[in-house]
Amino acid sequence: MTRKRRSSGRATLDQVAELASTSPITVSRYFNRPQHVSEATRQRIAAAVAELGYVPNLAAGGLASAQARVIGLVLPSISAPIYVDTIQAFSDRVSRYGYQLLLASSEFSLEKEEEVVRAFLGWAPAALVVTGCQHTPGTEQMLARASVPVVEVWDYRPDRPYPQVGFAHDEVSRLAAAFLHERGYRRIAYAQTPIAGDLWAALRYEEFAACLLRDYGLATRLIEPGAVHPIAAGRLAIEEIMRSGDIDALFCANDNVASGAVLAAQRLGLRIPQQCAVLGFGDFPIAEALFPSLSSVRPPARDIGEVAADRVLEELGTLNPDASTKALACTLAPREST
Amino acid sequence: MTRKRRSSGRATLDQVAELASTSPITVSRYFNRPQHVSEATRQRIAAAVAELGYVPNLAAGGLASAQARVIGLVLPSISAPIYVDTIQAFSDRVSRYGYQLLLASSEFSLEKEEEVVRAFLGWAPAALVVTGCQHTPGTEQMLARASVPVVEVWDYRPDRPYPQVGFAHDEVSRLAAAFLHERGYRRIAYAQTPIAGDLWAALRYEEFAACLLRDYGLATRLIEPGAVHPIAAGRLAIEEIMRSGDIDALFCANDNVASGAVLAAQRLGLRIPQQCAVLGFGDFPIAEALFPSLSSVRPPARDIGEVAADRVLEELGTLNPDASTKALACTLAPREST
DNA sequence: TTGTAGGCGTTATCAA
DNA sequence: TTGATAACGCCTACAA
Repeated sequence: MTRKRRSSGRATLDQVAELASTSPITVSRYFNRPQHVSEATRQRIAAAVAELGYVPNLAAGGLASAQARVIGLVLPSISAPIYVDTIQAFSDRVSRYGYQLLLASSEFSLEKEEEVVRAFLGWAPAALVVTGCQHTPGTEQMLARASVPVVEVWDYRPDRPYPQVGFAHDEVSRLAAAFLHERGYRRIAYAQTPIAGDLWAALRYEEFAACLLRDYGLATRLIEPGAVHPIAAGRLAIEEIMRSGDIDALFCANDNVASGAVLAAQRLGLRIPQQCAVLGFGDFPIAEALFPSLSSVRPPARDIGEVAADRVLEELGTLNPDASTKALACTLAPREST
Repeated sequence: MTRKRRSSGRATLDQVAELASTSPITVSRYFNRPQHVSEATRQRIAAAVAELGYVPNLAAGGLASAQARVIGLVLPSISAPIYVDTIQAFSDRVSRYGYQLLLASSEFSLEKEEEVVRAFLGWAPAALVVTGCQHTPGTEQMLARASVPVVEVWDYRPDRPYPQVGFAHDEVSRLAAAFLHERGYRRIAYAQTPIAGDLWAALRYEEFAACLLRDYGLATRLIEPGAVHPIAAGRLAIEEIMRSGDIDALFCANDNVASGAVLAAQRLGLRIPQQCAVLGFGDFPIAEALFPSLSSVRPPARDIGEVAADRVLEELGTLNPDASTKALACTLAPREST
């Protein structure tokens, strides 16, 4: 068999067609609209496909149809527990409609996000889902010119050109502030995450402090443990609280920080919540298991994945528009630590 | 401007070439071998690219060159802490050589793995990295016929046709058994993970029990908490141990299970390690923070990612062969829980 | 239900 | 250093 110089060595539609004694286009139909192929032909094709181990070349297919059935999803981190449900829900939903998921992490960096968006656009995806409303000018330009549907997730702001599926992060802070105040805590601190690119955590702090001052007349102490692991940051926060002795509640940037705080408190003999309450953000699986169990603000992670998938499918014409664009809601899961 | 019906609406090489008053092939060179393009031409092209917001279509490029610069990586889970370092290291390394990472999770299911491998092969990747040596016959056939380099990670067995980058899971069990025995524990249990597809955990149990019996004359109690979250499984294991009262050390399928055990012990008043030692597998970030801190067997997660990337790049001719194919080593991180 | 012709956006090849 | 030409593998449009 003489193989052409540039070929990849894989079976092609033509080879399948030849083996099945039919034409390439019929084999193409066999994959895309099997109903339009007669039963007898179908069986011959199926046999040929199996014999050759044929796998359709999606790049060629996408190129020819100017419509690759892939959707890019860019999140700040693919391993952080907080995004796992979103990925799962989104993936489940779009794959049901025949779309594949291209997944990438921006590592909490807007520059890295730009890289990743460029890489994704190179694959001519059917749609692109990015995280949040803050991007580099380069990213903004690419998104604007991409001529594919774009959806922004995990945030909700009024002034954006793209559909948004998320919640208002300042609402989280008001929820947390009201909750802690209502429980009687008055000397409150916020433990920042050491992840420099977590802009939302910074935003949550600002609104948390503003809200406590505006609505309850309370000052907020900011604890910034510097660049260490989030769990270690929680420990450092507890150490600082024990040193100063004037804090009775700690709101943490996320549940990793909060877990570190709870565990360190235990190790160092600070009683939670009697001496200091701890409230987290994210409601990670560990929250419930901790001792004492961790109270946390739970973001609608799974809903974000599902609704974002629906929005995308609507934009692609696969689903009928629902048009109920509104912010999703966070809830508070009170447990032993407050 | 009359746009052809089938075009995707994005800027193309031709448009860039026209705007830069040159030919498409020169623009192609500008991206792939800039040295072969004169400075003046380069500047004109750069301006045109910027003006049009041109992003190269990688699918078309891959099709034309029969070599997409993508590498597929399939892991059992992309969110499990245990694989995070591998992903990171692998991604860093291959992206340095201009390869993109296509990431997917098999969800600990061989069937799902087959799906994912098929999807990846559809993109004509330059190489494929899969997890472990166990695959469905369908997957095996695809891999064999893919005519792209295949590397298997996170396991190490002698009889496979592909390069392997990992460690022997039975070695983990011998390490754990020797460690616990040496510390004087004699009534030992193994807490299974509730993840049905985690075949390695089952393998580790078998060799653990075999080794304890063969080398130390000890029976092993298997605790199987059924289908719940791993952390809850750890709690159930502790409850069973407290009920029976005849176990002095617990080896867990992974650190999630072990964390659940440590936290539950604390809540229920079982002193660790005095009344029962706990040993985990994976050395997740939480291990060090727990109270008492968790002893764990640490797999070479980061090394696996790096070495796998090197193997792949060698197979692709990008890196000179090193040929030092041998198993990587796990180490034991002893902490307070044993 | 099946087939023909042509094109999707890029790169390899060869020539200038 | 630059360019013309012909693939790459598949799908749309149209015809039979």
